[in-house]
Amino acid sequence: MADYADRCQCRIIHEERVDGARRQALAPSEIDRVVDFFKALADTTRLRIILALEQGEMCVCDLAAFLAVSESAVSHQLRLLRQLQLVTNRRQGPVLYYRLVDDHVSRVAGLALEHIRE
Amino acid sequence: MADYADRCQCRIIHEERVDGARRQALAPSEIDRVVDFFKALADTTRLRIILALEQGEMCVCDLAAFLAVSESAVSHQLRLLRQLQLVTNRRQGPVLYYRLVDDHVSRVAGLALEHIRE
DNA sequence: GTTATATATGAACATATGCTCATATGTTAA
DNA sequence: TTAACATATGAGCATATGTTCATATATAAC
Repeated sequence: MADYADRCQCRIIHEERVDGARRQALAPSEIDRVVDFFKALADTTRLRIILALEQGEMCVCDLAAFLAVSESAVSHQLRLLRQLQLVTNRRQGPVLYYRLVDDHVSRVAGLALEHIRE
Repeated sequence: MADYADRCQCRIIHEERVDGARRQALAPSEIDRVVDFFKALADTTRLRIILALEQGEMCVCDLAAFLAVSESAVSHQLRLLRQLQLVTNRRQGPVLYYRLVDDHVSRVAGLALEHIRE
């Protein structure tokens, strides 16, 4: 006889755990922002852009050559990363040099790499 | 006159940067695994599951109640998280209690939260 | 002005993804 | 064995996402 008989009709087996999770839960708006942050990293093209920019700034053309994808595709992804404040750019003539805004993304990527390598 | 005239016909403006990025680049298989890791966190349901499990183990039924989604949806997402070795479970009678495998995910989520809050 | 370069952007399209629903599996009680 | 409970899983469907293509914008050279 197991001790799972304290379930209620709505099938919540451990109400105190559910309540605890609810109390500790982040606000929906924060959840959304964290999800968007991870979405930015959850794509091969964007992750490679971010890892490449850890070495220093690069222009769209450089990134397209490195990634072996079209400049249009790179530009679309850079816009997304810009909107999420992960990268920024500076203009030098017609060329836009992109760089990481800070090292948060790098640190997160480093932890992730550590995880998958262990 | 700007100094961006060193481009070649294949439109690689800074070949040394592209080569540098290539040398530092991770293996494609590692990129894929890191992307999959971030994909796991890049969904509201899964992220909330992970954050909830930081408080302690919960069964499918608990999680469904907390998340206010169907148990089937939770089960599908837990399978994905299991396959990525982010969560594991123990059986007690018919009930499966899920928990985080280690604290890597929590640390990554913590950093992400720090980032979006700054 | 015109032309070329570098990048941005909108629309369209194909694929990926997350949910639902139905059904299957595994465990326990009667 | 039969029934009930807890969870898992496959198929189908609607939405999300990433790329391509065409076009627009911005800067510089002429």
